[in-house]
Amino acid sequence: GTPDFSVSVLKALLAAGHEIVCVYAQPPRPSGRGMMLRPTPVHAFAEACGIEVRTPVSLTSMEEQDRFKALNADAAVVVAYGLLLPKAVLDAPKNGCFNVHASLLPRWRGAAPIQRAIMEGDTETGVTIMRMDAGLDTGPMMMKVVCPIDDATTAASLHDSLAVLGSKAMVEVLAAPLNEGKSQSVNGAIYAKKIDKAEARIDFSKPAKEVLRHIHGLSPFPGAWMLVNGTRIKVLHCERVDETGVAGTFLNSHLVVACAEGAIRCLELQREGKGAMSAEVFSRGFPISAGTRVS
RNA sequence: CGCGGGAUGGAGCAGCCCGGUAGCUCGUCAGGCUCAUAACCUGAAGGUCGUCAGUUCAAAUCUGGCUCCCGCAA
Repeated sequence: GTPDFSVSVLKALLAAGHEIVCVYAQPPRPSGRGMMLRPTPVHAFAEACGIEVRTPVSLTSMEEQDRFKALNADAAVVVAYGLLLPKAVLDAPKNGCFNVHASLLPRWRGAAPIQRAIMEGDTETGVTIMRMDAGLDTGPMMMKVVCPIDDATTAASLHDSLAVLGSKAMVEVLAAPLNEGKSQSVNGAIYAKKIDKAEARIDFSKPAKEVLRHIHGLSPFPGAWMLVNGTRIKVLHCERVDETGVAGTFLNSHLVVACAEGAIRCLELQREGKGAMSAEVFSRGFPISAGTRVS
């Protein structure tokens, strides 16, 4: 795997006493400020643990596939790797390849299951461990764990919860790796599209409950934002309040913004070029008076 | 060398263009008040203005290097 979620699973596997022969991750790419080459989270963690790390650009070449087979692994665990695995790779480990996916499959297959579940107003989601097949998140399911979503759930908090649940579940599944699993139903299969930057702007002409989901689903990355007095402001956390007014207008000096139905109060926000801060602290340095409009 | 913003008492900011007394909103502490509780009044403590060098009679302010933080873009 590649991101933080994968690190959590890797830690759990180590703690459970599994021998990790090798870790595959996305190659370091120029990223962040200054376009510096940075290793991915799993890469960095695995290296620190003294585990061999491989970062092939693709697994489609025969050489890479032979190198993988040569590991002679009992099982492969794939967590948010970001590369499609060719059949030859899937078939290489004795007991197969297992994947943790952050949704209750077949709902939210694909790239952004955590964000989409919140943004669409699901009241629960979870993690699914499946045996991998050639499709995208279509393999037979070994285990599912449910996790509730409420008005305070953000992508960040849900990510952390699911990482814990997913890690435990994966360890459990690996204890009985010969289980075939249960095939996914065709009904209810939907895909979680990647988050597009253009989606991040807050649309206050929507009902408050939808605005809240939008904000929490994108928190903290990429961050839902609005433009106030020419300054771009990300809203990372908010709550619904029972007030009404012209959509997109600040109703008072306490960061309450009217939506189509109801209003939301911003609780944690981040101004461009600044760090994230609580509403109270934010207001001290960037007061917004009642009647101000979001542009 | 992808573009850009920033570092100022404990927190958030202004001051910088146009060098010359350290300012604002809070917090803290002491006292007052009790009407309005994201209360009010009075007083106090607390800052080598990120760091190193340069220019200057004089640098938070101008110039260059460095460290750290953040927004965009990928």
